[in-house]
Amino acid sequence: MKTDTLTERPLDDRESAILNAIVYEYILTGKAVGSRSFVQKYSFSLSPATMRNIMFDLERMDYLMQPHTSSGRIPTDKGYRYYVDSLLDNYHMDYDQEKIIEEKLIQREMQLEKVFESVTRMLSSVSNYAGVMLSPNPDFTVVKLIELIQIESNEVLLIAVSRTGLILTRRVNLSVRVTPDELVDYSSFLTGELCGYSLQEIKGRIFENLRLDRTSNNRELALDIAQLALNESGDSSVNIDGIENLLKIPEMVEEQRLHSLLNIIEEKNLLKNILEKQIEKEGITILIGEEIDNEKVTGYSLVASSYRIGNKPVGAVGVIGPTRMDYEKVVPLVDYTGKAVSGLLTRMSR
Amino acid sequence: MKTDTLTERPLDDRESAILNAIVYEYILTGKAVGSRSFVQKYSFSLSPATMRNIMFDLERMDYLMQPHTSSGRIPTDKGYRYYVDSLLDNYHMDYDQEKIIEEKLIQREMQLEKVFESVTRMLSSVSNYAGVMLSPNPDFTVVKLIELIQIESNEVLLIAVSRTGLILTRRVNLSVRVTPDELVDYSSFLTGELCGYSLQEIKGRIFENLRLDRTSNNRELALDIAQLALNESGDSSVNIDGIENLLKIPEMVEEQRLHSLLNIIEEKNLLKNILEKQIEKEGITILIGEEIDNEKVTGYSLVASSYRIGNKPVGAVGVIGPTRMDYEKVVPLVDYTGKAVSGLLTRMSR
DNA sequence: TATTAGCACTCACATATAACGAGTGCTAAT
DNA sequence: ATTAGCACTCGTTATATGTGAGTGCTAATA
Repeated sequence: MKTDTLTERPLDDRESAILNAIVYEYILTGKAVGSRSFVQKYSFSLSPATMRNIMFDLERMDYLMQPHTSSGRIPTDKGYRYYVDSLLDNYHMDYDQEKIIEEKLIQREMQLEKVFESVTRMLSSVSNYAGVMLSPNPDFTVVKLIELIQIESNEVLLIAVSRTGLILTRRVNLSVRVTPDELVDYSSFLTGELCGYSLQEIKGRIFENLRLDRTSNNRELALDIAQLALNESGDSSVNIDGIENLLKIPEMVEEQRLHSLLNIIEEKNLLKNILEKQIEKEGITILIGEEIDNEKVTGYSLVASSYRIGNKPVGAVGVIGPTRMDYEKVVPLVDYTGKAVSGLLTRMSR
Repeated sequence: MKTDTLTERPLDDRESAILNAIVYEYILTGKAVGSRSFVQKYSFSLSPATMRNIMFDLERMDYLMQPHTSSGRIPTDKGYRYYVDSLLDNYHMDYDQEKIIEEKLIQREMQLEKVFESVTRMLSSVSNYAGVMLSPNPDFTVVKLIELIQIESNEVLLIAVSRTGLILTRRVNLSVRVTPDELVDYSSFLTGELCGYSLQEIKGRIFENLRLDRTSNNRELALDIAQLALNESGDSSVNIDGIENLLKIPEMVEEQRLHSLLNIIEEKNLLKNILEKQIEKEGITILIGEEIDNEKVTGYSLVASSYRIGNKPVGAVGVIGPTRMDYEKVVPLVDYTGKAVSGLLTRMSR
């Protein structure tokens, strides 16, 4: 017997290979992996007994666990993590898949609102799990035009059109009266000053520059209105598609996981928060099981990628599935999708 | 033994009372109702044997069924239907419940968008099933103001503000150029002509009257734009809340029903179509099991009521639960909610 | 004629038992 | 360090067995 205890140590080559093979096997079959059959199937030149010793070590180091005494091993979150990290640079996108994605995305390029739907639908149908997409945070959209309209004696509607064609409307209550002429003036003033900036930048700029600027003479009210309207941070929305895929996975139809699933669907904010954290990160993020740091979600993994408009990361796409997910297939899918969406939206915002 | 066959005949008083009691008991307990215990519990002065004969008759007439030979009876859809119709005028809303509804609704009266959320949330929390609400069909909203804005050399944005404060925006592509001055003129022209009419009326009126009217001289383009923008019928949306309640019901956690549930959640159009049919109907509608005429939904009932703005029915609220639903409680809840929402929206649209 | 008692029968459900098989941990030999 | 061997574990499957609440049917009863 090995003398190592629970102390952390790097795995040696053989352990590493075996761990990865076990995770692979488990993802493939969904059954706990036992020493005897495993050694045979993968033609290790090892006896089952040795395999057991190694498995025992891996269990002690928390890469594997046993559902019950005397059953085979299944990966822990940490085991999946190790597997996923090992594969990291070896993911391969096959050409067929790439073509399918391209086809499903291109067709309705023109309508921004439809893009979200078709992306999630594509992700779910290709992955056979659930596809998710976080729409661009309006904070990052670049303003092209601002217009004020009086809709009530004491209420003004601010309309902001973004380069991507997104339209934001916000109602603002006023305490003073304004004339239509003034509103027309304000509108062109605001458009002139704010055009080309993102909402995020505007929120800063309005305060810091314009208030001081003498050219904005007598337009304090315009600034007040814009500030009131734009300050409440716009909300990006989350799309999900393909939940029925998750129900098809037998291990998912089970008390706790079912509730997790419902929580994901009903409380969109939950998913939104998780995805928003991904926006900032470069490249692909994989969250496995408990790594999705939310007590309402158990037993799921998320593979996500941010996407950009120009150089600015503004949203995220991803796939949600069981921890026992086919990462090897899903990771390149999400990666490629992120890039495709970036391209799509960047083109649209010209 | 009775000599009646499957021929339809009205139930006599005793049969009627017994059928209703059986349904009541089944809704209460969820267990198949057997003759012996049932006779005891409800103190019928009947022997179990007689009860069995009656049950047999009721089964032949398709009001009851047996899950398996030699088990008690459970209601068929037709049985529930009979029960629900029998109760029809005896529903009673208790005062406490009324107060709870009032409280949960009043608080955020001011923001239209939030109303939908809080209504569905209230419905689900009071009923312990899922609450649904179909937002008012934009076709029925009354226009207060129309404004055109140029957002691209060949693209105009039409903004319609409704009395309820709903804001509709539509992009329209143009083949000809318009000047800003013309747009201003068009805007006030359209507002003047269309203000006070519903979109539905406008769709007719634009064609029939204005085109002929000489006063609309030179404003054909304005009409073209409005027509293009408003013609594509706006889509009302569906809100659901409280699906987790349905998962708490043990009989719901089962292959087929789970899939039905997922279909309801993911394919919002499905629910939308069902609810849209309710708008026209006066008062409460109850759809039981197969009466929800959609092959993707099995084992659910819907209790729905339309609501109005002024005198015009524009949307619907409802509760979705198992066929074995506590109709006695849910029906008055939905009924009252429909009226409360009508009042709320009517007040808002003044 | 409608009701009831009686009885044989059904069937879901619970419980016990046994055999099976894939797996384990541990020990001792290699 | 590896392996063979062995006793043991435990989920799974199959079988039998009893129980209880239920039924349908028949014949007697009011």
